[in-house]
Amino acid sequence: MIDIRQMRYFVALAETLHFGRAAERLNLSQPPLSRQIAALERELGVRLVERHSRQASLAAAGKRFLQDSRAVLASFDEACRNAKLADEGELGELAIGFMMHAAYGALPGIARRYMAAYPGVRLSLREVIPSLLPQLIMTGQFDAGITFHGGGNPALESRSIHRERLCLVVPPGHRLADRETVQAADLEGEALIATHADVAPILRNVVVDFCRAAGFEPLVQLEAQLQQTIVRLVAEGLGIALVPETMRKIGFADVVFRDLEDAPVVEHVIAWRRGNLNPALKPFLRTAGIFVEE
Amino acid sequence: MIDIRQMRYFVALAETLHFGRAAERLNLSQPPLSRQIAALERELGVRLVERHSRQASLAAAGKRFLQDSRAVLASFDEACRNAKLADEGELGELAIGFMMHAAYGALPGIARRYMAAYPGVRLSLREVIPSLLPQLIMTGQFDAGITFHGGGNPALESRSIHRERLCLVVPPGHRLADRETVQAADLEGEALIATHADVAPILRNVVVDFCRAAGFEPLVQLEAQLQQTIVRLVAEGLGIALVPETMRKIGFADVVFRDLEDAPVVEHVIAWRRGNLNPALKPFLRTAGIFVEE
DNA sequence: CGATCATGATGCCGAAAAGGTATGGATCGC
DNA sequence: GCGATCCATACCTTTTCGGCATCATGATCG
Repeated sequence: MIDIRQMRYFVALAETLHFGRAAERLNLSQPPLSRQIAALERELGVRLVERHSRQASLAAAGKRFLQDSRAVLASFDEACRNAKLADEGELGELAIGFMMHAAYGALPGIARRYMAAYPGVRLSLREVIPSLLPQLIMTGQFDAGITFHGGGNPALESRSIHRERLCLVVPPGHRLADRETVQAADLEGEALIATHADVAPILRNVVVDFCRAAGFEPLVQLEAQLQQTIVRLVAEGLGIALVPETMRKIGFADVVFRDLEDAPVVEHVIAWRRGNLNPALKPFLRTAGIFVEE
Repeated sequence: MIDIRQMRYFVALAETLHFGRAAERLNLSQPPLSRQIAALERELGVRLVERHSRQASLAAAGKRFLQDSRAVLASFDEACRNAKLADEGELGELAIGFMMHAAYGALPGIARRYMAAYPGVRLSLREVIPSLLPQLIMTGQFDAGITFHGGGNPALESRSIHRERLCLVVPPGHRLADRETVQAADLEGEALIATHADVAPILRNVVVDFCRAAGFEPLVQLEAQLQQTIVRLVAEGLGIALVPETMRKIGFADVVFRDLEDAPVVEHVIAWRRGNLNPALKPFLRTAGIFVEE
């Protein structure tokens, strides 16, 4: 069977047109080279080299084979290098899922730095609903995800990368709209608009717990998936809400944001499946400031 | 050293994810396959396959290496096939030189048929002055050429592919313009415009010999390289000329073409260097209806 | 024109590598 | 816990490869 070594021998020969010198370049003595070239020609069924007494020359088939061989050898060597690079996380694909809030938090910086440091990795970023993330990471659709503090799945490892306070959002003219700061107790009796528990349970629970700690059960009559929707509904006068401070940056009209005393805090975490074998994951975590040793 | 065989083994393994079945597909027993894969991984310095008790799976580096290996193997096999094809004249390059007259003769048909039959050969066609062709064929710049009957070079082989009569071209109103046919003797005393002997000696000689056979020496006062130029000068009234009949097809204004009795004939030949090793040459000659056995 | 040199091919031997058979060790399912 | 499955390892045989010595051939030079 023809062999990559014979190709290398042939290229050396074609470039020197001299069996002795080619053999020398290959750290080989001349007879094995002669034999390998002869074997190559026999196996191809084609004469590649014309032997003259003074020097060799390439037949037409040899010229063609030289071209092709150079290309094959280059891609062969590159394949070997690429395997190493892929193993080191320098080459490959990395799928990251993130909840919308992350786009206002740590995600952009991490993604920018990672892409600059690992240009060989095709980074795929996809926004998903927070509650879906753990499952998608477990099934391998994402190598990692940015969501609110992990879903308690033991196979998922997670590290905090960002902390965010909640703030109050009310329509203009609301009785709390002019207060410098608001306490939990001030919310009693107000109609709250909150995230649906199926979408972002953490966020929902933080709000509920905040109220309970002040001694009352919150009145949630209206639920929405997206924080933007919640703010919009507040603007329409359908209630008030506690939302992450990132909402403040977006610049909504017809609402007023107010700080909360001892405001509840939600954490953004990067979560990944323990035992994920994608070599590109660890460098990504490092870029996010997370150093796992194991 | 890593080897194309190990790549084939790896691809088989990656496609079955089972050492036993992969070995079977390779007509091999399982232990050598295990060893070769292990050797491959050791030489690459990378783990490609994760061995689990029930089945194997590919590591990230393995996935990448599988992709790359498929591409390498395909180009490797193609290189081997191409060598054979190049040797058979199905693949390569063929440089043909031709004089302008050939473009009105056999060349278009031959080129068309050849390109259709040998799409893998890059056919390069270049017009050159007839007198230069033999030299350019000898030095290898052309594999073959179409010119007037060969320059007498013993290393050049040539075969006729086309015969062409000369005809008379005169300005309208010339004393010979109305004659049904013209004889050589009628040309005596006329100012002839002829090809320069350095450009197309054969053509020039045919004209001169035609006159000498009729017993007079032609009066050549004006010489031009191209037949088109000659016809144009005839139209301008500067003389008359004998030109190949192809000129008739072009449709010049202000000239009249007349048949000659016992018209001189020039031959178009394909010429090539005996011993030209381009495998694409013989099929080209066959396409031109020339069968060399040697 | 013959001796010499250069170059590639061939014969032979030892070393390295590859494949085959038998077997071991780990894991999974019953 | 036992058999079955699957890959790794050990050991042997066969094949292949490379090195050395030598040969054949054609070019070069005195």
